[in-house]
Amino acid sequence: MAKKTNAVQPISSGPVALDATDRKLLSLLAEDSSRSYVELGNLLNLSPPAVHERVKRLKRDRVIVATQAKLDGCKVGRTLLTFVLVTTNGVASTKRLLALSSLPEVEEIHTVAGDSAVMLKVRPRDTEGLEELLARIESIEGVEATRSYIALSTFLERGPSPEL
Amino acid sequence: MAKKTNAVQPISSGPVALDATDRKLLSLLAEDSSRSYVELGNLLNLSPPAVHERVKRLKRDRVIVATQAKLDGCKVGRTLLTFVLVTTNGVASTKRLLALSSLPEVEEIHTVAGDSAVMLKVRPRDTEGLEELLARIESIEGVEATRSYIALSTFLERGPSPEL
DNA sequence: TTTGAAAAATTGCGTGA
DNA sequence: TCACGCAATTTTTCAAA
Repeated sequence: MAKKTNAVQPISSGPVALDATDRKLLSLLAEDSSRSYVELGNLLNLSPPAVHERVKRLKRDRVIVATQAKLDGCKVGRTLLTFVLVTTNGVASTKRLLALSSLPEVEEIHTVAGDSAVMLKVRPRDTEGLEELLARIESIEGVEATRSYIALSTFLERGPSPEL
Repeated sequence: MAKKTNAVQPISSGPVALDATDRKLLSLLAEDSSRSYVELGNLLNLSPPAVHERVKRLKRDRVIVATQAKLDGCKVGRTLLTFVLVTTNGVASTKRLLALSSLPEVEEIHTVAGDSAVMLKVRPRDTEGLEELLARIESIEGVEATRSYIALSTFLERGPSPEL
Protein backbone atom coordinates (compact mmCIF):
# COMPACT_ATOMS: atom_id res chain seq x y z
CA MET A 1 0.00 0.00 0.00
CA ALA A 2 0.99 3.63 -0.51
CA LYS A 3 2.70 5.32 2.38
CA LYS A 4 0.56 7.73 4.35
CA THR A 5 2.41 11.03 4.24
CA ASN A 6 1.15 14.57 4.32
CA ALA A 7 2.61 15.24 0.86
CA VAL A 8 0.73 14.78 -2.39
CA GLN A 9 2.12 11.76 -4.22
CA PRO A 10 3.45 12.39 -7.72
CA ILE A 11 1.60 10.47 -10.41
CA SER A 12 4.39 8.42 -11.80
CA SER A 13 7.67 10.24 -12.01
CA GLY A 14 10.31 12.03 -10.01
CA PRO A 15 12.98 10.53 -7.83
CA VAL A 16 12.21 7.65 -5.52
CA ALA A 17 13.76 7.13 -2.13
CA LEU A 18 16.20 4.23 -2.29
CA ASP A 19 18.07 2.91 0.70
CA ALA A 20 21.41 1.14 0.53
CA THR A 21 19.74 -2.26 0.31
CA ASP A 22 17.58 -1.15 -2.60
CA ARG A 23 20.63 0.08 -4.46
CA LYS A 24 22.53 -3.12 -3.85
CA LEU A 25 19.52 -5.13 -4.96
CA LEU A 26 19.16 -3.04 -8.12
CA SER A 27 22.84 -3.51 -8.93
CA LEU A 28 22.52 -7.25 -8.57
CA LEU A 29 19.43 -7.40 -10.77
CA ALA A 30 20.90 -5.05 -13.38
CA GLU A 31 23.77 -7.51 -13.68
CA ASP A 32 21.74 -10.72 -13.59
CA SER A 33 18.02 -10.76 -13.08
CA SER A 34 17.79 -14.56 -13.08
CA ARG A 35 18.98 -14.78 -9.49
CA SER A 36 16.43 -16.36 -7.15
CA TYR A 37 15.02 -14.60 -4.13
CA VAL A 38 16.87 -17.12 -1.98
CA GLU A 39 20.21 -16.15 -3.49
CA LEU A 40 19.43 -12.44 -3.33
CA GLY A 41 18.33 -12.86 0.26
CA ASN A 42 21.66 -14.41 1.16
CA LEU A 43 23.59 -11.63 -0.55
CA LEU A 44 21.51 -8.94 1.13
CA ASN A 45 20.95 -10.61 4.51
CA LEU A 46 17.21 -10.62 3.97
CA SER A 47 14.57 -13.34 3.81
CA PRO A 48 13.24 -14.29 0.37
CA PRO A 49 9.81 -12.68 0.93
CA ALA A 50 11.48 -9.46 2.05
CA VAL A 51 13.45 -9.38 -1.19
CA HIS A 52 10.29 -10.11 -3.11
CA GLU A 53 8.53 -7.22 -1.42
CA ARG A 54 11.29 -4.81 -2.42
CA VAL A 55 11.38 -6.02 -6.00
CA LYS A 56 7.63 -5.59 -6.24
CA ARG A 57 7.87 -2.04 -4.95
CA LEU A 58 10.75 -1.17 -7.29
CA LYS A 59 8.75 -2.45 -10.25
CA ARG A 60 5.61 -0.61 -9.16
CA ASP A 61 7.62 2.62 -8.83
CA ARG A 62 9.14 2.02 -12.29
CA VAL A 63 12.68 1.99 -11.03
CA ILE A 64 12.90 -1.43 -12.65
CA VAL A 65 11.44 -0.74 -16.08
CA ALA A 66 11.68 -4.24 -17.52
CA THR A 67 13.66 -7.44 -17.39
CA GLN A 68 15.10 -8.44 -20.70
CA ALA A 69 17.32 -11.01 -22.34
CA LYS A 70 20.46 -9.42 -23.72
CA LEU A 71 21.26 -10.92 -27.12
CA ASP A 72 24.53 -11.12 -29.02
CA GLY A 73 24.01 -8.79 -31.98
CA CYS A 74 26.36 -10.72 -34.27
CA LYS A 75 24.78 -14.08 -33.43
CA VAL A 76 21.34 -12.79 -34.40
CA GLY A 77 22.62 -11.45 -37.71
CA ARG A 78 23.37 -7.83 -36.84
CA THR A 79 27.08 -7.30 -37.23
CA LEU A 80 27.46 -3.59 -37.84
CA LEU A 81 26.84 -1.51 -34.74
CA THR A 82 26.78 2.17 -35.75
CA PHE A 83 26.03 5.49 -34.11
CA VAL A 84 24.38 7.90 -36.53
CA LEU A 85 24.20 11.60 -35.76
CA VAL A 86 21.43 13.21 -37.80
CA THR A 87 21.14 16.97 -38.14
CA THR A 88 17.83 18.46 -39.21
CA ASN A 89 16.52 21.90 -40.06
CA GLY A 90 14.23 22.09 -37.06
CA VAL A 91 12.11 20.36 -34.45
CA ALA A 92 9.40 19.33 -36.92
CA SER A 93 11.86 17.25 -38.91
CA THR A 94 13.22 15.78 -35.72
CA LYS A 95 9.75 14.47 -34.94
CA ARG A 96 9.62 12.73 -38.29
CA LEU A 97 12.71 10.74 -37.35
CA LEU A 98 10.82 9.05 -34.53
CA ALA A 99 9.05 6.89 -37.10
CA LEU A 100 12.34 4.99 -37.38
CA SER A 101 11.32 3.25 -34.15
CA SER A 102 9.52 0.67 -36.19
CA LEU A 103 12.70 -0.54 -37.89
CA PRO A 104 14.15 -3.50 -36.00
CA GLU A 105 17.75 -2.43 -36.67
CA VAL A 106 17.15 0.90 -34.90
CA GLU A 107 17.86 0.41 -31.20
CA GLU A 108 18.03 3.90 -29.76
CA ILE A 109 16.70 7.33 -30.64
CA HIS A 110 17.70 10.38 -28.60
CA THR A 111 17.37 14.06 -29.33
CA VAL A 112 20.59 15.80 -28.41
CA ALA A 113 21.45 19.37 -27.48
CA GLY A 114 22.98 21.81 -29.89
CA ASP A 115 21.86 22.35 -33.45
CA SER A 116 18.71 20.29 -33.98
CA ALA A 117 20.11 16.83 -33.94
CA VAL A 118 19.24 13.23 -33.17
CA MET A 119 21.55 10.45 -32.11
CA LEU A 120 20.66 6.98 -33.34
CA LYS A 121 22.16 3.69 -32.28
CA VAL A 122 21.54 1.21 -35.07
CA ARG A 123 22.59 -2.37 -35.71
CA PRO A 124 22.06 -3.29 -39.37
CA ARG A 125 23.04 -6.68 -40.76
CA ASP A 126 26.02 -5.41 -42.72
CA THR A 127 27.38 -2.45 -44.67
CA GLU A 128 24.68 -2.90 -47.25
CA GLY A 129 22.04 -2.71 -44.56
CA LEU A 130 23.61 0.45 -43.21
CA GLU A 131 23.68 2.00 -46.66
CA GLU A 132 19.99 1.32 -47.13
CA LEU A 133 19.20 2.71 -43.70
CA LEU A 134 21.18 5.90 -44.32
CA ALA A 135 19.44 6.37 -47.65
CA ARG A 136 16.14 6.05 -45.90
CA ILE A 137 17.11 8.56 -43.20
CA GLU A 138 18.43 11.09 -45.70
CA SER A 139 15.22 10.86 -47.67
CA ILE A 140 13.22 12.16 -44.70
CA GLU A 141 12.10 15.76 -45.21
CA GLY A 142 14.19 18.24 -43.29
CA VAL A 143 17.17 15.96 -42.73
CA GLU A 144 20.26 17.95 -43.58
CA ALA A 145 23.09 15.50 -42.96
CA THR A 146 24.11 12.29 -41.26
CA ARG A 147 27.42 11.43 -39.70
CA SER A 148 28.09 7.74 -38.98
CA TYR A 149 30.42 6.28 -36.40
CA ILE A 150 30.89 2.61 -37.16
CA ALA A 151 31.89 0.58 -34.11
CA LEU A 152 34.93 -1.65 -34.59
CA SER A 153 35.01 -3.26 -31.17
CA THR A 154 32.77 -3.06 -28.16
CA PHE A 155 34.54 -3.20 -24.82
CA LEU A 156 31.67 -2.40 -22.50
CA GLU A 157 27.91 -2.38 -22.94
CA ARG A 158 25.57 -2.28 -19.97
CA GLY A 159 22.59 -0.36 -18.66
CA PRO A 160 22.25 2.15 -15.83
CA SER A 161 23.22 1.00 -12.37
CA PRO A 162 22.69 2.89 -9.12
CA GLU A 163 25.48 4.57 -7.25
CA LEU A 164 26.30 2.51 -4.16
CA MET B 1 28.41 -32.95 -25.05
CA ALA B 2 30.02 -31.61 -28.21
CA LYS B 3 28.51 -32.67 -31.48
CA LYS B 4 30.40 -35.38 -33.35
CA THR B 5 31.01 -33.94 -36.79
CA ASN B 6 33.97 -34.24 -39.10
CA ALA B 7 34.56 -30.48 -38.92
CA VAL B 8 36.76 -28.76 -36.39
CA GLN B 9 34.53 -26.88 -33.96
CA PRO B 10 35.19 -23.18 -33.52
CA ILE B 11 36.14 -22.30 -29.97
CA SER B 12 33.29 -20.05 -29.07
CA SER B 13 32.17 -17.75 -31.81
CA GLY B 14 30.70 -17.55 -35.28
CA PRO B 15 27.09 -17.55 -36.37
CA VAL B 16 24.61 -20.02 -34.98
CA ALA B 17 21.80 -21.61 -36.91
CA LEU B 18 18.48 -20.18 -35.74
CA ASP B 19 15.13 -21.37 -37.02
CA ALA B 20 11.99 -19.26 -37.10
CA THR B 21 10.91 -20.50 -33.67
CA ASP B 22 14.27 -19.56 -32.17
CA ARG B 23 14.01 -16.06 -33.57
CA LYS B 24 10.49 -15.60 -32.29
CA LEU B 25 11.55 -16.91 -28.89
CA LEU B 26 14.53 -14.54 -28.80
CA SER B 27 12.31 -11.59 -29.71
CA LEU B 28 9.94 -12.42 -26.91
CA LEU B 29 12.73 -12.78 -24.37
CA ALA B 30 14.50 -9.62 -25.56
CA GLU B 31 11.28 -7.78 -24.84
CA ASP B 32 10.41 -9.45 -21.55
CA SER B 33 12.44 -12.25 -20.09
CA SER B 34 10.14 -12.75 -17.11
CA ARG B 35 7.64 -14.73 -19.19
CA SER B 36 7.16 -18.29 -17.97
CA TYR B 37 7.83 -21.32 -20.12
CA VAL B 38 4.11 -22.00 -20.03
CA GLU B 39 3.34 -18.61 -21.54
CA LEU B 40 6.14 -18.88 -24.08
CA GLY B 41 4.96 -22.36 -24.97
CA ASN B 42 1.48 -21.03 -25.71
CA LEU B 43 2.87 -18.24 -27.86
CA LEU B 44 5.13 -20.61 -29.78
CA ASN B 45 2.92 -23.70 -29.86
CA LEU B 46 5.46 -25.68 -27.90
CA SER B 47 5.41 -27.51 -24.59
CA PRO B 48 7.17 -25.84 -21.64
CA PRO B 49 10.03 -28.39 -21.60
CA ALA B 50 10.56 -27.84 -25.33
CA VAL B 51 10.86 -24.10 -24.73
CA HIS B 52 13.23 -24.77 -21.89
CA GLU B 53 15.38 -26.91 -24.13
CA ARG B 54 15.68 -24.13 -26.69
CA VAL B 55 16.46 -21.47 -24.10
CA LYS B 56 19.16 -23.71 -22.63
CA ARG B 57 20.74 -24.16 -26.05
CA LEU B 58 20.55 -20.44 -26.85
CA LYS B 59 22.29 -19.63 -23.57
CA ARG B 60 24.92 -22.30 -24.09
CA ASP B 61 25.62 -20.93 -27.58
CA ARG B 62 25.86 -17.41 -26.14
CA VAL B 63 23.08 -16.07 -28.32
CA ILE B 64 21.47 -15.03 -25.04
CA VAL B 65 24.34 -13.32 -23.26
CA ALA B 66 22.56 -12.40 -20.03
CA THR B 67 19.20 -11.56 -18.57
CA GLN B 68 19.15 -8.20 -16.87
CA ALA B 69 16.84 -5.78 -15.14
CA LYS B 70 16.56 -2.53 -17.06
CA LEU B 71 16.61 0.41 -14.66
CA ASP B 72 15.32 3.94 -15.06
CA GLY B 73 18.48 6.07 -15.16
CA CYS B 74 16.78 9.12 -13.65
CA LYS B 75 15.23 7.15 -10.83
CA VAL B 76 18.60 5.77 -9.79
CA GLY B 77 20.17 9.22 -9.77
CA ARG B 78 21.66 9.41 -13.25
CA THR B 79 19.89 12.17 -15.12
CA LEU B 80 22.35 13.25 -17.78
CA LEU B 81 22.71 10.69 -20.58
CA THR B 82 25.57 11.77 -22.85
CA PHE B 83 27.48 10.37 -25.80
CA VAL B 84 31.12 11.36 -25.71
CA LEU B 85 33.30 11.01 -28.80
CA VAL B 86 36.95 10.92 -27.80
CA THR B 87 39.74 11.34 -30.34
CA THR B 88 43.20 10.14 -29.46
CA ASN B 89 46.62 10.28 -31.05
CA GLY B 90 46.83 6.55 -31.61
CA VAL B 91 45.85 3.04 -30.62
CA ALA B 92 47.95 3.05 -27.47
CA SER B 93 45.95 5.94 -26.03
CA THR B 94 42.73 4.27 -27.08
CA LYS B 95 43.69 1.31 -24.91
CA ARG B 96 44.13 3.58 -21.92
CA LEU B 97 40.52 4.68 -22.25
CA LEU B 98 39.33 1.16 -21.50
CA ALA B 99 40.16 1.75 -17.84
CA LEU B 100 37.04 3.92 -17.74
CA SER B 101 35.08 0.64 -17.52
CA SER B 102 35.42 0.76 -13.79
CA LEU B 103 33.43 3.99 -13.49
CA PRO B 104 29.78 3.23 -12.81
CA GLU B 105 28.56 6.17 -14.91
CA VAL B 106 30.29 4.76 -18.01
CA GLU B 107 27.89 2.37 -19.73
CA GLU B 108 29.40 1.73 -23.12
CA ILE B 109 32.85 1.88 -24.71
CA HIS B 110 33.30 1.26 -28.42
CA THR B 111 36.24 1.97 -30.70
CA VAL B 112 34.96 3.54 -33.89
CA ALA B 113 36.35 3.72 -37.41
CA GLY B 114 38.09 6.77 -38.77
CA ASP B 115 40.73 8.75 -36.98
CA SER B 116 41.53 6.93 -33.73
CA ALA B 117 38.39 7.49 -31.80
CA VAL B 118 36.26 6.00 -29.06
CA MET B 119 32.54 6.44 -28.52
CA LEU B 120 31.39 6.44 -24.90
CA LYS B 121 27.87 6.31 -23.59
CA VAL B 122 27.86 7.76 -20.11
CA ARG B 123 25.19 8.58 -17.56
CA PRO B 124 26.53 10.91 -14.88
CA ARG B 125 24.35 12.26 -12.09
CA ASP B 126 24.24 15.82 -13.43
CA THR B 127 26.20 18.44 -15.35
CA GLU B 128 28.72 18.60 -12.56
CA GLY B 129 29.26 14.86 -12.81
CA LEU B 130 29.75 15.17 -16.54
CA GLU B 131 32.23 17.98 -16.10
CA GLU B 132 34.29 15.86 -13.70
CA LEU B 133 34.14 12.90 -16.04
CA LEU B 134 35.28 14.97 -19.05
CA ALA B 135 38.15 16.41 -17.01
CA ARG B 136 39.19 12.89 -16.15
CA ILE B 137 39.01 11.73 -19.77
CA GLU B 138 40.96 14.70 -21.07
CA SER B 139 43.67 14.10 -18.50
CA ILE B 140 44.41 10.69 -20.02
CA GLU B 141 47.68 10.69 -21.96
CA GLY B 142 47.13 10.85 -25.71
CA VAL B 143 43.57 12.13 -25.60
CA GLU B 144 43.34 14.98 -28.08
CA ALA B 145 39.73 16.10 -27.80
CA THR B 146 36.26 15.17 -26.64
CA ARG B 147 32.96 16.06 -28.21
CA SER B 148 29.84 15.59 -26.07
CA TYR B 149 26.29 15.01 -27.25
CA ILE B 150 23.95 15.54 -24.33
CA ALA B 151 20.65 13.70 -24.70
CA LEU B 152 17.56 15.82 -24.16
CA SER B 153 14.94 13.12 -24.61
CA THR B 154 15.10 9.40 -25.21
CA PHE B 155 12.43 8.03 -27.53
CA LEU B 156 13.67 4.50 -27.95
CA GLU B 157 16.19 2.39 -26.07
CA ARG B 158 16.38 -1.36 -26.53
CA GLY B 159 18.86 -4.12 -27.29
CA PRO B 160 19.43 -6.23 -30.39
CA SER B 161 16.56 -8.33 -31.60
CA PRO B 162 16.64 -10.94 -34.37
CA GLU B 163 15.17 -10.40 -37.78
CA LEU B 164 11.97 -12.37 -38.04
C1' DT C 1 10.25 -8.01 8.69
C1' DT C 2 10.02 -13.37 9.51
C1' DT C 3 8.28 -18.16 9.46
C1' DG C 4 5.68 -21.69 7.32
C1' DA C 5 2.72 -23.50 3.88
C1' DA C 6 0.33 -23.55 -0.71
C1' DA C 7 0.66 -22.64 -5.55
C1' DA C 8 3.36 -22.32 -9.50
C1' DA C 9 7.31 -22.78 -12.25
C1' DT C 10 11.58 -25.07 -13.49
C1' DT C 11 14.06 -28.97 -14.86
C1' DG C 12 15.37 -34.00 -15.56
C1' DC C 13 14.10 -38.32 -17.52
C1' DG C 14 11.89 -41.75 -20.24
C1' DT C 15 9.20 -42.35 -24.39
C1' DG C 16 7.72 -41.76 -28.93
C1' DA C 17 7.19 -39.26 -33.46
C1' DT D 1 16.94 -35.31 -33.71
C1' DC D 2 13.47 -32.96 -31.55
C1' DA D 3 9.39 -32.55 -28.77
C1' DC D 4 6.20 -34.44 -25.45
C1' DG D 5 4.24 -36.05 -20.85
C1' DC D 6 5.16 -37.10 -16.32
C1' DA D 7 7.27 -36.28 -12.01
C1' DA D 8 10.67 -34.41 -8.61
C1' DT D 9 12.61 -30.36 -7.12
C1' DT D 10 12.97 -25.60 -6.54
C1' DT D 11 11.06 -21.16 -6.50
C1' DT D 12 7.57 -17.90 -5.98
C1' DT D 13 3.98 -16.03 -3.36
C1' DC D 14 0.59 -15.53 0.18
C1' DA D 15 -0.84 -16.00 4.69
C1' DA D 16 -0.47 -14.96 9.83
C1' DA D 17 2.16 -13.04 13.39
